[in-house]
Amino acid sequence: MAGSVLLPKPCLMRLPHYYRRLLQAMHEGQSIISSEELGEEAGVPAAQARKDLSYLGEFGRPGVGYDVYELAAHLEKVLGLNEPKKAILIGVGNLGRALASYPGFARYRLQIAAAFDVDPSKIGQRIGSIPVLPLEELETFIRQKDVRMAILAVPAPQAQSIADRLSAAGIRLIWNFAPVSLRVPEGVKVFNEDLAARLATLSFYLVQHSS
Amino acid sequence: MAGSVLLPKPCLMRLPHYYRRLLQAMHEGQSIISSEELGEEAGVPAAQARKDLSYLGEFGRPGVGYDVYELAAHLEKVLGLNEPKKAILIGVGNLGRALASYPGFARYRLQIAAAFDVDPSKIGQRIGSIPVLPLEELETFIRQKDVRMAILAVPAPQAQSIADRLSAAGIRLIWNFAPVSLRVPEGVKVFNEDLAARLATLSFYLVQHSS
DNA sequence: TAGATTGTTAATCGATTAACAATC
DNA sequence: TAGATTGTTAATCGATTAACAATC
Repeated sequence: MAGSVLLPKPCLMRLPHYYRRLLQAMHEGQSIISSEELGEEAGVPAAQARKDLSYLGEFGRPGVGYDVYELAAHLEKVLGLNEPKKAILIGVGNLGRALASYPGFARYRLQIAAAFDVDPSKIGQRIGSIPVLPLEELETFIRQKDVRMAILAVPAPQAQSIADRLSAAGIRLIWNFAPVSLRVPEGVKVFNEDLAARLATLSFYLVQHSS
Repeated sequence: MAGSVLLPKPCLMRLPHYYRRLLQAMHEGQSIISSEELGEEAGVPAAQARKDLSYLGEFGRPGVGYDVYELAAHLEKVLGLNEPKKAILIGVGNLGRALASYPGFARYRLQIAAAFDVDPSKIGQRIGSIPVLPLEELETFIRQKDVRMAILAVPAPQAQSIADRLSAAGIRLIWNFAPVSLRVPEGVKVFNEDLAARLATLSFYLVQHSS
């Protein structure tokens, strides 16, 4: 294992926000930052920010604050933001296309090596520099390029069968945008970005607060 | 207030998954379902599913299970899935376009009344049936159509100033896809769909489990 | 030194889970 | 009746927050 830092999940979710605040501080030429300022960005009290950062080691100086560059560098290391991360994209619909060209991804060194689709009219196209390959080549590609991560943006009915193929071919992490719960074997991690489910919870708040 | 059901947030997040399982049950002609089956879909134990549902009232029959149709109907009501939900979309880039044509939204009765952009070449276009209007007309449109919800899919640097305008014009709920923390006045709720931040946490797991 | 801010402990809060009487 | 499954209580677990000695 690389760096066996074990973090509470809510803490991990906040680290990118602290990091973003650090980038802003750098941009503004600020070299020291307080837990108060970091917490504000993540929407938590200063004590929470300090506790979160304390999981990573001791970086702050009492009475002073945190060194912006030092902390940013450490967060980059812990989150692996500087490591190139190879991934493939499955499903070149509207959402798949949008993800393939999402500018935020390259900044964190996500490299989408190829996209896959069943539609013959899409095969051979390029989205930016990403080639669209036929779904039949999925397994070969994964094995040859040793890809560990897949972004799944196919329609719900196809998602499970593709997830099966991905798992069997050696994918360890599936970022799933299809509105379904996937079953995957031990050792494969699924992260769901379920926009339909999210909409349903938004709906609750909308209806709740209306008249 | 409409239906003042107060729910723990994690519970609310699971309700759409229970609902989805109920739809599947209907599709398969199953008329009774157990907390075990519902929990499985959401990835939680049966006891959790029962506890979640108990916040909504008593729907199950001991020794039998839950009536699929009755429970589905109640979840629809609580989540407001049958209420039409008017929204506007701001930002007609790749992601905005994908959201405008996302098929899962219409199913939960989200109606995107209009999209807005600054780019003159986009104005006057239609995405499906959704017209693209100039950003100048934002406030007028919101007030005239009494829109409460906005989907924000503009580049990060523009997000805060648009959020200010949305809040001032009467928007109560912002579904924010820009990778920034928005500051909004009391009474406006923001839900973040921060793909860049999410990628950073995925990155953590990838690096963690590699070699 | 006086003022500021950290790292950490202990108290609080809230969600999850196990267990079981009540019910079909 | 015997077997199944609910609704709910109580125990457990984990995260958040307050408070403060230690440090600059």
